[in-house]
Amino acid sequence: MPIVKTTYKDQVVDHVYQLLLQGNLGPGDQIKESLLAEQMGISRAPIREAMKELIMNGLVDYRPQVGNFIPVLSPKQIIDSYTTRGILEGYAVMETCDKFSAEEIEKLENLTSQMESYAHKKNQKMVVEAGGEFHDLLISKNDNVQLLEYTDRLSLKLHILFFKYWGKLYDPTEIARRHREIAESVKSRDLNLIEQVVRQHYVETGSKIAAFKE
Amino acid sequence: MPIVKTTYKDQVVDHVYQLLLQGNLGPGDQIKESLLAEQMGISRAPIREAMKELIMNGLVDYRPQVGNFIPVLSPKQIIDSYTTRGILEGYAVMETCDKFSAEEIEKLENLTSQMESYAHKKNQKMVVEAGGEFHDLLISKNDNVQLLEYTDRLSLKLHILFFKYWGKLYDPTEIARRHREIAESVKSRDLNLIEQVVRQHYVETGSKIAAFKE
DNA sequence: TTCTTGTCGAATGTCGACATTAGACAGCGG
DNA sequence: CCGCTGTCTAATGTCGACATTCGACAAGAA
Repeated sequence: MPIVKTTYKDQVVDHVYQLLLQGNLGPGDQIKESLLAEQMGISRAPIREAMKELIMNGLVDYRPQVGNFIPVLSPKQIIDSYTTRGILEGYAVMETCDKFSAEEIEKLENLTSQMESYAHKKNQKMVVEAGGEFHDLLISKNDNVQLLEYTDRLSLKLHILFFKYWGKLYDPTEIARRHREIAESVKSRDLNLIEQVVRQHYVETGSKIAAFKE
Repeated sequence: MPIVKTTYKDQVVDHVYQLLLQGNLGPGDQIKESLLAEQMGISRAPIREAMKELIMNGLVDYRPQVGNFIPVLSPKQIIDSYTTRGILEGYAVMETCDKFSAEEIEKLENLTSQMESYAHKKNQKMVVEAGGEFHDLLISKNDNVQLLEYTDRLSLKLHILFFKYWGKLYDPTEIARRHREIAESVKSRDLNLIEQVVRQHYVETGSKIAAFKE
């Protein structure tokens, strides 16, 4: 039984994640330190520590002397974020494409089929899970710590802020096409193609989500 | 006369930057909150706020329950950071290359000549200044806020951590060649070439600095 | 010797109170 | 009616003290 040490700060971070995922906290809302501290039965100090971590991950906007707010992203900012993720992950996959075995590429194709199948059944939870596995396998070969730091942050930020929109953009045909394109590009070992396809994937995803917010 | 508002936190951040640039604080050193607070005549609270900002920018490593340390980057980590900067800036320049006027490209070429000239005279300060202007002009056309957030952070981090090594890697011939390559790639409007050249520039810079640290 | 264990110092983690400031709003004057 | 100004409130900014924990080192046992 692992002994888990958890500081108040980490509990606060998790708590805010939950509030965001459950929709009890949304874009534009202010996180009031005193209120949150009272609700959690702790002082403001660990709240402030947690805010900094959330700011770091892009999940909170900080306005000096005013407060901490859940960011309201404009359509352009949404597209910018997804585009940047595409730039980083496109490179990550391209650089390591020759490290993928035939079995792993087959695994990517299987996951794509799974996603398509789950999307048909409107099983959003499983689509997300398979998609996550697809994504994790794709960048698992890269060991550029700086690159991974940024992709992890972006991944978390986009996941938590736009989780609720995913159900609306799961057209089974398109989701299958886009992921199959990525898997095939890796199979081809065509460096330029890989970067182009991964980038395009994220630009399209970002555009779709941005369209819902207008 | 502009009224500048400055909180203690910002003063602490600036103070730490100065310590780093002056060499009074170096890799592996611990920043002790109490000591720094006493030296600056303030309490630990704003110090802690400042630490979070420095951590965000990669200038401080945080170890829970232990302390804040100036990071000790391995050669691989140095190369990773520069590589990532190349990925982001290469894309930024590539995407906006058709926004550069003939005059601006000429400006890039002039700055390259200036850098070469200053490097010959061993005027490091002016080399850095011209290099900064070159760099700023290069990415000034891009307006992807997420991309710029990351390039700014990386730029700041690498500047402050490796400032002291720059004097050692200013071979006038090479510095001129690399920057001229970038300027010419922009002139050519060849998208693939631009990304490749910018990436290569940063990989080479990172490798050189990493070599000094071994 | 080498490993374990206990103690201790110093650093961060947390607390509650006070200081300061941004933003709202009412009242005044044009 | 419109804009300015002063006041008020609620939030963050800062403080000093106490609680907790990591890491080092010395003492003891195998």
